Amino acid sequence: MVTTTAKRPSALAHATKKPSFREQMHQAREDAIVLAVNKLLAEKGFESMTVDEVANEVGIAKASLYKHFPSKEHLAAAAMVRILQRTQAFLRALPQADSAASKLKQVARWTMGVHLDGEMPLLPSENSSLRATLMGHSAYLDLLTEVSDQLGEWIVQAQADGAISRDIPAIVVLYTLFSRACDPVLGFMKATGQFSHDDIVEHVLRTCFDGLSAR
Amino acid sequence: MVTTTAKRPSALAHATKKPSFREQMHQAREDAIVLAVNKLLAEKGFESMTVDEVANEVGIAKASLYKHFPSKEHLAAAAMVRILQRTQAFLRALPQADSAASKLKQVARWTMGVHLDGEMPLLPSENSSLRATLMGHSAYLDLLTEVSDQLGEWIVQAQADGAISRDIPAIVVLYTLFSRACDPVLGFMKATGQFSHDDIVEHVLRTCFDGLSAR
DNA sequence: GTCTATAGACCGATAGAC
DNA sequence: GTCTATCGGTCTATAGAC
Repeated sequence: MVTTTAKRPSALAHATKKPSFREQMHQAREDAIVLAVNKLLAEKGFESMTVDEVANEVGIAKASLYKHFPSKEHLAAAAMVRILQRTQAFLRALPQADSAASKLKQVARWTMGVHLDGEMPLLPSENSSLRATLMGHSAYLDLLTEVSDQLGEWIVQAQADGAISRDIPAIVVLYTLFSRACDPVLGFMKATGQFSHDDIVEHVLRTCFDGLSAR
Repeated sequence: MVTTTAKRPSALAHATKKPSFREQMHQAREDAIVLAVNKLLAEKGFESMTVDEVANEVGIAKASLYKHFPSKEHLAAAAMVRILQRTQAFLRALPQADSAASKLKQVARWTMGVHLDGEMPLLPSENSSLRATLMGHSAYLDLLTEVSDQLGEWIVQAQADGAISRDIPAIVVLYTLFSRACDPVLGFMKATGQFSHDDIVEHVLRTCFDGLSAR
């Protein structure tokens, strides 16, 4: 039944020739997998997540996972790629006219929201087996570089504008923004039940940009 | 053999009767175990740490570990208690005369240093099996409460002094300080090799208290 | 000689992989 | 659905302290 290829020629003759029914299914399942991995990665981290859980969550057999991804590490890497793609899409959608500092704040606000929605895969601990895979995963590295470059550009601009402190090396600002996306403070505040998501985001955002000290 | 009680009456009639040669050994080994657990917890996290590794690191048999602690979770809990004890000792050693805000900064500086020295056990991810054990471990909970209360006191004082922003709920300041002790920024900066430990600590401390924005 | 603590083999469960 | 490795946890023979 793989022979039913040119079923619907499709008016749009894109470079991606035929979405091919089969490939569409394949792609849809792969998306479901990555989505499930992302969710589990966000709520329990890489080490605690089991491949069985992923299969269960998606509702497919464990063996099927290995038709899509060769290892647990690659599953996680796909989720990391996904969040970077979402981030990149967000960066590109930001109004060109906004100041660099404003863009940085919007990014921070967005990543915190993603975290609070349980969709932010947490960083693997320093020497996890995941790190090695990630470091050899070019799609991941390329995206990370692109996102970092874009943010770095805005950071330098914001420092030139006098909005971000010039005393802090740009790389430190960048790392700080990345780290805030995974800040455990968000989880702590959520756990108290005293704060709305918006409250949490605004408090952490303020703390991040203006500090704890009174001004 | 319990009858050989008054062997060495010992001039000092402490509540802790006899340090007992054997007990001293026991205690020394237990310290070595907790130290090893602390180190492994700091570098790989709870899930990645194996009990065999701990035994190896200490240089004793795995079964011996279970003479001291009933489970892997309790091993980790002991390490958490240890870091809280060290923290408490640090808090108590701070000059009474220092301002509340100054004390808070010193605490933050100290915890970051501990982290950079690879001695800060990282927080277990949200729903680790460790969490359950910790929540039933009164020594841990009591210490955590005492440390939090002391810090909370200083935070309120610092806000009254106008040194810490009154716009931030004290609990948020507390959580922020705890989170900075585990901030991945520290590891990122260390990994670049561009910064000395002191540079890292001062940059992150500044970012934490004064924020990213220019003043 | 008695008793404790140790070392190292061992077990059952489970995870990743196919 | 199966295979294998590994992990947390246990068991037992033994070495050493008293």
